[in-house]
Amino acid sequence: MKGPVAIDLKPRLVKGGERALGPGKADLLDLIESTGSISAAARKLNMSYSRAWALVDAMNRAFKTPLVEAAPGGKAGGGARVTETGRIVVKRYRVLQARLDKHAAPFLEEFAALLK
Amino acid sequence: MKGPVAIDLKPRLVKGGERALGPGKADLLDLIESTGSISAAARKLNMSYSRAWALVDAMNRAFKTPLVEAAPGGKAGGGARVTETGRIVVKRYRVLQARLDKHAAPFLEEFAALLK
DNA sequence: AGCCGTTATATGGATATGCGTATAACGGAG
DNA sequence: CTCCGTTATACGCATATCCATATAACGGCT
Repeated sequence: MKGPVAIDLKPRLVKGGERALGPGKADLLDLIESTGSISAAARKLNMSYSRAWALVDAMNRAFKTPLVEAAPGGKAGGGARVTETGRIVVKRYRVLQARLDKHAAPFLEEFAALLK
Repeated sequence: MKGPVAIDLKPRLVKGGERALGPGKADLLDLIESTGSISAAARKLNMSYSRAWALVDAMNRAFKTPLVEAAPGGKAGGGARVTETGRIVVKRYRVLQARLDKHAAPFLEEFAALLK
């Protein structure tokens, strides 16, 4: 009789109280890279463009080198690309996520046995 | 230069969408154990009693065995005690926290070098 | 020049979260 | 039997968060 049990790990990189990187921003970066635009990525995430833009802005302000470069106008109305730094940051964040998940797994089983 | 940088790890045990255990609940359990009451623990955490009680209730509903047993009335007006299961759960949660922190540390340094 | 989809930005409103407050019940102590 | 501090619970309000919407600027295409 136990529902879905999980250990929710959402590692967030924070700099001076500001959230520089987290699971939502990492997903957004992946989709910006594959779609080539902030708005297309936002649509795929069922996220408002204004929120997506705010996340991109927060990342770019937090890091020395911007993770996303965007420009309006042009053949497709504009677009955005993930920089080399952005790709590296996402890749390392995914490794961190995987590593933490791996180490949390045994605890999950342990706790699950105690839950209803 | 760079403000305080950290990787925020708040492992949350979730059961069917409900949050069964997290950093706040763990701290609350510790203080209930040392103070012997929910309200005293809430005061030390600058938390409203109603919130503290809601957290305790959520924990007790999520686990097979209650983590806190409380009763009104009595010499001190009432009180609460952490059960053996509760003590075990907190202890293991602390171990989980420490382990995750340890594995996240190298990533923290790595990311910090890229932040403003 | 006009069209188009995107970037960039501001603003008001819905929704959730947590708090303060109020109230009742409880049971040992004086 | 009254007093006291706590447990247990409900309700309205403040606050934060997020979203939908609106608007302007941009630049390659046709």
